[in-house]
Amino acid sequence: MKKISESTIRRLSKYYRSLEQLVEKRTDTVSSDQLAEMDGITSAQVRKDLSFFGTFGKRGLGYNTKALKKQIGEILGLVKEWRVGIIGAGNIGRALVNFGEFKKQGFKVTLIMDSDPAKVGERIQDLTVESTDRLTTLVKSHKIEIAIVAVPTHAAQRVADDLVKAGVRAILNFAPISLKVPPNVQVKYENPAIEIESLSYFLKNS
Amino acid sequence: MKKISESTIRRLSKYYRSLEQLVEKRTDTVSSDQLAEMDGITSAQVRKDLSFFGTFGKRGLGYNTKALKKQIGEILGLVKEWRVGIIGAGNIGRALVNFGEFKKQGFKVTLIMDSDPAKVGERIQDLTVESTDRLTTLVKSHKIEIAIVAVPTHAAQRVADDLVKAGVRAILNFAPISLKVPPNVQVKYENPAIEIESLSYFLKNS
DNA sequence: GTGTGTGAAGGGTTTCACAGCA
DNA sequence: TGCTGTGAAACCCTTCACACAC
Repeated sequence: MKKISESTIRRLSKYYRSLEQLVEKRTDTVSSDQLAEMDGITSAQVRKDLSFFGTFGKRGLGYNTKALKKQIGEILGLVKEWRVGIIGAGNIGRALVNFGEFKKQGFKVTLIMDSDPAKVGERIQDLTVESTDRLTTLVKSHKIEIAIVAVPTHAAQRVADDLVKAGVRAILNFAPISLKVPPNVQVKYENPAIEIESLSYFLKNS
Repeated sequence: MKKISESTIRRLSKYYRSLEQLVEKRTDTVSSDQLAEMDGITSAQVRKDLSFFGTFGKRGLGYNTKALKKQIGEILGLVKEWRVGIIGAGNIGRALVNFGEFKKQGFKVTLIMDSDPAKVGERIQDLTVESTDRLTTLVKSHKIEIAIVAVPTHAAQRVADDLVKAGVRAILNFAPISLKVPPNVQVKYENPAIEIESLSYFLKNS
């Protein structure tokens, strides 16, 4: 398989969400122009992105919304249910247990852990907060495939190491620090501070 | 001023955080190599990014951590206190009111609003949830400079329109939809679903 | 010797523009 | 006619490699 760029994958996620909206609105067909408009990019970009994976459209017509949504879902691997574990039961961890966008796409949170004894045992939705002392065991027994790191900066690398030891190969990290992991493990970052600082840069320079 | 790329700005944010750690550890000097290692990139990239804004290092020596942190802070506009308003008092909105990374860098949340009458009047930290009916008035009177949109998808564009009307020129959007705003308004996106889907793509293709 | 600052080269992504099919 | 699919061109960003300053 050809090497697909990170940005193409991220845009596919956006197309997927736009198509979801169109399907809900009972729109059967969409052109690359409309899709581009919805996502704030160019139509050539949309067509090029899709062309890496096949030919999904009809010339002169556009794309069938339902069919394209399904195809992109398959490309992104949204057809199976992924087992997700959250480490850190603070504000962010809690908010994510109940995050609608995860549920809707089949990301199922089955485990939440914290190192604070005061939090262990607490209930969040239908989950009970477990102690991180048992991280390796529980991550394995729950067959966690994607782990979300939502712990303070100083603890993040240690948690990541433990997750790797437990066999996790995909990590979504909310701690503001770059994680060192083996090359076969993938890490993605989510850090509102970076985004807000780039807004601050923009405001300052205009 | 030269056109600086988005990715350079995002990396400056990361350098800033790494320098913060070094300063806390009482490390006086850092090389582009070390900084690169901390952030998982190359040293040439670090030097090139910094070179757009001036010459901050000493050849043969490296950079003074405190001085460089201060300079990057100035570049990013982190020297003043920014007034931030949050629209949407759900899980995400609540989590952000008390987000340490924002506070530490001088992003001060002074307003939180929701359209749900049941939530209006509730207290979150030292703030009271206000009704979005009064959005324009309150955003203006609070002199909000950066707005955070944390409302459901269907309401996001309407909220954005109101924010623009109220004079806001920087928006951090957590709703999974692309916002249409005039060219003088900057929008940044934060969407964990996109990151987790790119992890899902990675797991599926390996 | 060490590590920065930077033109030049290289690589990758986006945009252009048009042939081709519905 | 309308809109896709796609090579080629344009553009942008990253990496190289080395002169130069400490």
